[in-house]
Amino acid sequence: MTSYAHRLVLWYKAHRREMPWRNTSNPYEIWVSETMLQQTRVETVIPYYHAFLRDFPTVAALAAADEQAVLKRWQGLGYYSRARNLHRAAKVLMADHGGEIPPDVESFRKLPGVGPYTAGAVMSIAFHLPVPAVDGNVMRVMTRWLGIALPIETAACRNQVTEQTRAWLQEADPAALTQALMELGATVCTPRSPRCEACPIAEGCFANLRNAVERFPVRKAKAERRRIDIAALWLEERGRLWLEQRPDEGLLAGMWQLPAWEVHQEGGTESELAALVRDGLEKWAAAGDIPPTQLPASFAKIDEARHIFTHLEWVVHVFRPIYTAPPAPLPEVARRRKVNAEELSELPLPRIYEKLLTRFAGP
DNA sequence: AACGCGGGGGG
DNA sequence: CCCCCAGCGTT
Repeated sequence: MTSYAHRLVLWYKAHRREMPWRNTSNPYEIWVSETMLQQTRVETVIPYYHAFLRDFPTVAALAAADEQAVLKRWQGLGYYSRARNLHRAAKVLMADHGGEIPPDVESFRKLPGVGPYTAGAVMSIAFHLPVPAVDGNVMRVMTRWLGIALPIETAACRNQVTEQTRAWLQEADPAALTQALMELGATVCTPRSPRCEACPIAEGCFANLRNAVERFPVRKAKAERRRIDIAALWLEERGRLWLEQRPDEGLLAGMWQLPAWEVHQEGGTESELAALVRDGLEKWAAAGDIPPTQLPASFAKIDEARHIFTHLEWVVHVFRPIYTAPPAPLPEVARRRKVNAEELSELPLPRIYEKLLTRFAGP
C-alpha cells in the first residue's frame, strides 16, 4: 500500500499553489522566503520577497548593504529582528563560507535567526536533506493525525511531531514532503472548518476517525494583554518634523518615531499626557541650553492611534505645542533629527507612526 | 517554560 | 472581539 508520505507528495504535486519561491532552487532565495514567512502569511510576504531580492539579489549584496536600508525594505512586515539577523548572517556567510549557504544543518543552524524550523525548511527544500521543518501548520496536521492531547506549546508535543515528520521524510523527497505538509495545513487541515474529505491521509487520522478534528491542537490558557498610553510630540520647525530613533534593543529596535513618552502609572487623561509631553520637551531642550521659559506653555491634542501587539496595546496620543512667540530652534543631538518629507520616506517607521505621519508626508 | 517581538486577515 | 499565521532569541 502507498505510504502516507507518498500520498502527501502526490497530493502536493496535484494541488500546490504557485508561489514565487517555489520556482527557484537558489538556497539564498529560499532562505529569504522562509525568513519572511516566519509568523507571516504567504500573501503578505510576496511583494516584500520580490522587492527584497531586487535590492539584495545575493548573499554578497545583502552583506554589503546598510542595515537601515535592509530595515527599510522590511518596513511593515514586522518582527524586525528577522531582518537584522538575516543581514548579520549574510556577513557571517561571506566571512566563513565563501558567501554560500552550507548544505549542512549544524553549520547553517549556527547563523543568527536560523532556528530549527528555518534550518529544516532550507535544508529540505533547497538541498533535499531529510531534516524536519515543523511550523504551525505541521503542528496542527500532526497533532490531529496522531491525536496528541499534550498542549501544543510543550516540548513533548513538538518532539512527537518532529519525530513523526522525520520518519515520513525517509519515505519521500524531503523537498516535496516538507512543502506538502505545510500546504495541507494551509489549505485543507485548517484551524477552523478543515476539509477532511479532501485530505489524502484522512484514512489514518486519529482526530478525523473520531470526528474530533477541531479539538486539536490542545492549547494552554493565554495571558491577558496590557494597555500602554503614550504621549507623542508633533513638533515642526521650518517645515521639518522632529523625530527620534528608538533604542537598538527591544521593541521596534532602531526604527524612527515621533518623540514619545510612556505613561507609567495609571491615568492617561489629556492633561496628564500633555504634562508628559511638556516634561519630555523640557529635558530635550535642556540639551541645547534652552530655558523652560522659552518652551510652549500648553499643548493641543491633534490625533490618536491604536496598535495591538501580541502582549500589549499602544494608544498613542499626539500633541502639538501652542506657541505664543516664535520658538528657539532645538539642537540636533544623537538619535534625534528633523526631517522633510523626502528624508522621512527613507527612514524605517513602525506601522502606527507611518499612519500618523501620512498627514506630514502626504497620503 | 515563559516571554518579547509586528502586523494583518478572517471568523 | 478573537485566533493564528512557513518562529527565533533571551531569560
